[in-house]
Amino acid sequence: MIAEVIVDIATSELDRIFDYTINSVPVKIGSRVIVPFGNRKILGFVINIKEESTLPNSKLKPIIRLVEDIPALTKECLDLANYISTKYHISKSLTLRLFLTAEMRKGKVREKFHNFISLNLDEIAFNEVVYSLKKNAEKQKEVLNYLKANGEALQSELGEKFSPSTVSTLIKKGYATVKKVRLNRTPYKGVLETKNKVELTSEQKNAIEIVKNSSKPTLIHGVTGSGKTEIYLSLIEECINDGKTAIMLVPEIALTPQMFSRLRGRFGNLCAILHSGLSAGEKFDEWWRLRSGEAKVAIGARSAIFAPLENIGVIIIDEEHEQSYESETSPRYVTSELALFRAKYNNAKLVLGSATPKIESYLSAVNGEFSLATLTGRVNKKPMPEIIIADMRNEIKSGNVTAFSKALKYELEETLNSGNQAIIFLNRRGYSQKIICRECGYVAKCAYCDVSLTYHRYEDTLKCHYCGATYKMPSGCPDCGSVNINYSGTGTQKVVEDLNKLFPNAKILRMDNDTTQNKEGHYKILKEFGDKKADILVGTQMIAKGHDFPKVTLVGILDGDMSLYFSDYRASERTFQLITQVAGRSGRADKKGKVVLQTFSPKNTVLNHAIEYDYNGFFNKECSLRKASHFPPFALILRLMVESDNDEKALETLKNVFYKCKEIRDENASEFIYFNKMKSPVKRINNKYRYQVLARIKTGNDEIVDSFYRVATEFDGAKVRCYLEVNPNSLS
DNA sequence: AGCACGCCGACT
DNA sequence: GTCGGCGTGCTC
Repeated sequence: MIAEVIVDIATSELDRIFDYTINSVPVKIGSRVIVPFGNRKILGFVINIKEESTLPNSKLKPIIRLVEDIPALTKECLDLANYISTKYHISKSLTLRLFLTAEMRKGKVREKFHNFISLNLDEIAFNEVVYSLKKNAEKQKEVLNYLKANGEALQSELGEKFSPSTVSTLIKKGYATVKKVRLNRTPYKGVLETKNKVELTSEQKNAIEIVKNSSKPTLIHGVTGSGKTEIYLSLIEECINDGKTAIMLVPEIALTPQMFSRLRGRFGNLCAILHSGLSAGEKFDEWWRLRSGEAKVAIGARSAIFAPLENIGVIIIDEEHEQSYESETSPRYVTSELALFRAKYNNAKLVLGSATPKIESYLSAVNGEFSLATLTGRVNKKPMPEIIIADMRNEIKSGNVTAFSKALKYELEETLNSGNQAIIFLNRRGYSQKIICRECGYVAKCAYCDVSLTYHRYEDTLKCHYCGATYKMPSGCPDCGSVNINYSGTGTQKVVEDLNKLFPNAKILRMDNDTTQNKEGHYKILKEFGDKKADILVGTQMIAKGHDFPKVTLVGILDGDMSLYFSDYRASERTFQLITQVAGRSGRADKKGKVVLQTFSPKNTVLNHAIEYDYNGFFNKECSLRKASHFPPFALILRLMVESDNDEKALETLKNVFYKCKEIRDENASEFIYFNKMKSPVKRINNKYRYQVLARIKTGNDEIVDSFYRVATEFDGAKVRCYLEVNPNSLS
């Protein structure tokens, strides 16, 4: 028999099938195997087994051994890998890697075992042995008596009580036996299991019925606090009762413990958590618990879509509008597309949930490609918080140049006086966004990227938010020596500083990328704030998501229109989502919430739709705009990137790439809305010069997309990187 | 990706 | 004379 093997090396030249003879190794489809390759031994995946090879037998080598007895990959995994590989033009080995934990690939993690020791002697033999033991073997007798009294004991405990060598002597003599028991390393042992099975509202019940009766994916559009999670839990519960499994995706690692505690409260050890924050051992064990069928619910960030589950009943994507569901580095994939594949494969339900669905998703619902369930009421029957607009133009006119409007200051005072908490949102970390010399106009820039540096006061450094490089803050302008430096663009650090001056008695916490570097950073800050150890939480994006703080009655949005002016067709959508999300943090429990939205454009329609919580109004407006201007979902953006640390080589490749793309364009001229080559908006990141071919084409032209992918693959090399992005989230 | 084979420069 | 530079080619 012959096994078709994909070798675990990610190069395009090796992205093909290699045949091996099987001999006596019990290989199955999906098995991981060690194979001879050239003069080394490497990992491979068996993707098929056949009778004969087209190659002469003399060319074939035998498989050396299996990595594990149970095939790590199921048939579905192989099919999905194949789908990803053809759809996104990614090498087979890279797609197969997605299904395993990184540590499994290196072969470093193993199962962890506990050794249980028990007596291997019956009553008579026991007495004989004890009698025959020499006088000086007192310890051995003690251990034997202990085992007789206690049945069995952990080897490690026994070794501590007596001595490890005594125990091993007894094992060697055959008086005691070792039983290996698989130990599961369980992550988040400390996370509380919240048990809360509540009576569902009629809207929730209705949503569940829609999901169950639909053969299409279902979009659940429910305002914040409408109880979407409870719907997810009910759907998962029904799956488990039917003997099926479930995948639950959440946008960010920071959210996983919260959702996980609710799942575990409901389903106990039947759920397993998958995410990069776990230790290698924990990841390995959780993975195998899913693979072996011991666990039936997988929860995690986007990569949990690769969970090794069989017989899936439901796949849930919570906060489906989140960007984090699209991977921004290779291998690039769209999670919902993979979810749809798995849902079809398993005949499972696919559920997308959001308070502010993606335009694409809602359009699918309107078109009838998705079913739609709408939740308009909040579970606690409370109205949505009132949003007050603060016109920052008037503030400046009246001489207020601080980052806080009069209205926000007033509301903050009220909140603090009544013993409640406030959240201040600003989507910009650091102290000031830019430092400019007032004398000569010098702007501090990163040595490796074409961007200006952000000043961080606490560390007194300049940081590059693209590559992470840090620089010492110069004492004067490096160009002219002037100490007259202008700090422009307020960041979270400066906000905290200003708030400290305004409210000296308030305890203020900051949460952004800088304060959450270590693994539990998010959790710690959120817990501290949740336990009311602080009065104000200042933060970026990450405070906007899913956290429930009952004592928060005020949310301040400092720069409500900042993201509106990004040259990105999704700017309006992002702004609407962000405002709705941040506003939802206010007044969750029995308290009425308020939101102060500061802006320089109070008449902007996006902001006004957000204030009215009018998703449909926003959707209709945005849809007609995108249709008229030919942007997704009514068009497709193709961005072919060319990157190299060598500027000339990058430019040369760009020319060749452009020439090839132009051929495609000329053959399909009527399908193109836009086509050009240019420098990328950020010309250099991490010392890589960046160029791009940018195209916008009509939808439904998969062949053109494929041709662009082929051009990218053709020119992609070690010195000059070349890759395609379809509808990229960021155009920097 | 790795590793071998292979063909030209500066060294004990 | 040899050690070693990294260019090209192959891996079932």
